[in-house]
Amino acid sequence: MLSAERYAKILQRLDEKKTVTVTELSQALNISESTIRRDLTSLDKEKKLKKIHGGASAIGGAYSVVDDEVTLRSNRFPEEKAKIGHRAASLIDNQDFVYIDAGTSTEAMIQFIQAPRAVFVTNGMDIATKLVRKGLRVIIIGGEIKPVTNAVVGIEAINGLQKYHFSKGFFGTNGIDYQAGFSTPDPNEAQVKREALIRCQKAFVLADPSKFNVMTPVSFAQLSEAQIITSKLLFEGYEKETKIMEVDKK
Amino acid sequence: MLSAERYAKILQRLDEKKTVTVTELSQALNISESTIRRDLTSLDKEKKLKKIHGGASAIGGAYSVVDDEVTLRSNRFPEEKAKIGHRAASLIDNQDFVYIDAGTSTEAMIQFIQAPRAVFVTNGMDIATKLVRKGLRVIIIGGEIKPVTNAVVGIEAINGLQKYHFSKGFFGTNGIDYQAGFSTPDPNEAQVKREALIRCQKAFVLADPSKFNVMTPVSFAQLSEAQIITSKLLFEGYEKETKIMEVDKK
DNA sequence: TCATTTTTGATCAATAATAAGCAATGTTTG
DNA sequence: CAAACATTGCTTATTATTGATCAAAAATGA
Repeated sequence: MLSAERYAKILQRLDEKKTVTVTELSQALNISESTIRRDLTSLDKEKKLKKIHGGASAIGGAYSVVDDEVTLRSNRFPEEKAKIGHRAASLIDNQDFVYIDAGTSTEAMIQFIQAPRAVFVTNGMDIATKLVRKGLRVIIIGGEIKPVTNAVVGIEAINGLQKYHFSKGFFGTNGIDYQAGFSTPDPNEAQVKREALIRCQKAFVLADPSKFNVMTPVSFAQLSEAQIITSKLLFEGYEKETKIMEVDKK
Repeated sequence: MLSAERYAKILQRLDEKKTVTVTELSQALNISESTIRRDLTSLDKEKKLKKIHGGASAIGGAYSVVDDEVTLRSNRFPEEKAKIGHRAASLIDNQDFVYIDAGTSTEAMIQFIQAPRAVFVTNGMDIATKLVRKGLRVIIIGGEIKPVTNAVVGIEAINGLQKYHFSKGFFGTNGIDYQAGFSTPDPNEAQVKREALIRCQKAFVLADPSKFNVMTPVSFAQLSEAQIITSKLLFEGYEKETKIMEVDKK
């Protein structure tokens, strides 16, 4: 196995798990511990990771700073989000021109994306950064950055979206409700979501079960306008309005 | 088989697989390993790939360990950059509408910015993130993200810039030269720089002393179009062409 | 604290990969 | 057309990488 391959695999593992052990890597890659240690030493020298006794830990930098903020928000139902993200990511293939909405639900998709030739558009700074780090082609929507979420919103973002036509789009939401449809608290964000959503041939909303039967101030789409990807459907009736994928089912 | 043909096939393979072995290429292209090695050596010299023991790895992309360019570059003259950045940041006040070009020189400004009411526009993802974290109002230019530098470049970025008129703009450069003026290696980046620069009432170029008397492929401005902020002016004559601030002076 | 266990880095032999030299073949140029 | 030049593949001496071994260092826990 080429050294670069090993480096990549080590870093990828580290990116997902934040720490790795020498033993674990040695077994996972079928490589002697000596070599793993040498690799870790090299990567440490290149500041790609921090070597610690027994293994290595992911390094700080802008990346982890971003992650701290995100971690706070995304710690609600992380396993749910990962499962939902995995399913959502599996829908993307190399021919797609994909919109990914800012947010932690959609962010959970990224690690699972397996379509190196797809092109991505997003209004999420963190999402854009992660996609780029994965080696994918990424276009960021221009406009003012909303502090807490690092999402690009506002009139410029909306204008910037108008030229695009996405084959698939993935969205987060704060509430799903029979009457209100999909909704979020921030009018600016809602507008951007709507503008992007109507430009998608297929739109998917990623939502953990806590989002159902919740209404927030501004609607950005009706239920029929997007399919829902969730882990487990706890309430009845939604499946009459739109297609729902339950990850836990079956 | 023509060498250019082989180069193309090798690079294509690399683009898809991120790493290739000499053996694999030799078999796939029906070419001796010697020739493959020679090809890899050439392509490595042209920075099209990174030669490693046993094969080659793609530059940039996911977990490539080849992006030392940026890491190394930002570590070059960090004190110089900080001093220059400090001086540059002191020029910004609350009334300003500021453009900050992507790059490590300009990134060094951010920590010193003392104008909470100024509004910032940038094409640098990392710069945007840092500015937001400082609590400032930030607008990101939309467009495709260039992997290694995380800068937004391309036609969309240029279009996105056209509506703005900045009171001040801060730029990085790869070379400063009497004839070539300010220049950088990447044509796309140069275009974006130029488009932004001509929209600034006052434009400043941040440059450590190593940048002087250096010419790189694409010019984005003449010396007279921007003031230079540097730590110590080692060459004479430049002060006739434009205003120069020397941080170390006095 | 000290003894036990785990991890580490250095060393080494085996293996794999490389660069350099060289002859044969193919390609330009006058 | 022939001479000069470049490219290719083969051989070989040199070099780099690997995994195993083991003493030293670090972590663990009583």
